[in-house]
Amino acid sequence: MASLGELERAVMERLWAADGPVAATRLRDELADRGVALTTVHTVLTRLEQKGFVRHDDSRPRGFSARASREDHAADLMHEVLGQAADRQAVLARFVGSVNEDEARLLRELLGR
Amino acid sequence: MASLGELERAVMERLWAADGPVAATRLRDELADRGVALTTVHTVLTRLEQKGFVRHDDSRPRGFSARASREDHAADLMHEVLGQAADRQAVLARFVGSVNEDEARLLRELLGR
DNA sequence: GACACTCTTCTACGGCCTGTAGAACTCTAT
DNA sequence: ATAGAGTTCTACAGGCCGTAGAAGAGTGTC
Repeated sequence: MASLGELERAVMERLWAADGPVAATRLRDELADRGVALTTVHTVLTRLEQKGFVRHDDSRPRGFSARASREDHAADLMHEVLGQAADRQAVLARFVGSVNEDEARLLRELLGR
Repeated sequence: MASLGELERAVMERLWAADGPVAATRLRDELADRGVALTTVHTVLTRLEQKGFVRHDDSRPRGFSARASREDHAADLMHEVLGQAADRQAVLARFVGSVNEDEARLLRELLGR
C-alpha cells in the first residue's frame, strides 16, 4: 500500500473529517497555516487519486472525497503490517500484549465474549 | 517511525531470520540474487543503524543484529498506526471485524477469555 | 615489521517520491 | 463575449534509497 507524505496526510485528514465532498478551495483555506497554493492542493489531490485514496465527482467546483473512512484506512494498514509478517500469531500476541486495559476490554467485547 | 526501502527490508529479513549476529559478507552472499556489492550492504546496514533498527558488535568482522524481533517490529508498527488514529476504538472495531476465524480465536485466548 | 588481503568507512550519484507552484487551459455566470 | 474561478499540465528542488568506487583500517603471515 502506498504511504502518504506530510501534506498528503493533512489533506486526507480534512477529507476524513468532512462529511461530504470537499472543494479544493476549502482545503486550501483549511490548510491556510501552511500557506499552500491552490494548485499545490490540486497536485496533491491528483496524486491521492492515483494512489486510490481519493475520488472526485464531476460537478464543477470538483467535490473531493476519501474512498475509505479513516478507520477503515487505519485498519487496512494494520492488516497490511500483519499480513507481511511470517508469523502472524506471534505478531498478534505482541500486539495484544501491549494494548491498554480499555482497549483489551473493547477487543474482548468485539470478539464476542 | 522510519519506513524501510526494498533492500533495507530484505536485509532486515535476513537479520531477523538469523539467530545471532551476522557478518556483512554473509548478508551479501544471502542477497546474491540481487548481486549487490559488499559496500552496498554496508551502506544499508549503516542507515539501518541510524534508523535504530540494527546494531553491531565490535568484533572484527562486525556482527550485525536486529534490535527488535520481527514480531515486535510488526506489533510496533500496528500500534503506531493505531496510535495516530483519532478514534482508536473505531479502528480496532474495523480491524477485529476483518480478522479470520483462526485469528479471532487466538485473540480471544490472548485476551484471557 | 612489511605485505597482502579483508573488512569498514567515506563520498558520490542517479532515480523516485513529495512539496511546491507557475503557465496554460476550461468552465460558468453575466 | 468576457472575466473570473477552477482545473490540468509541466517543472523543479530536496530528501530518501539503491548503488558502489575510493580510501582507510585491521589481521594474519613470512
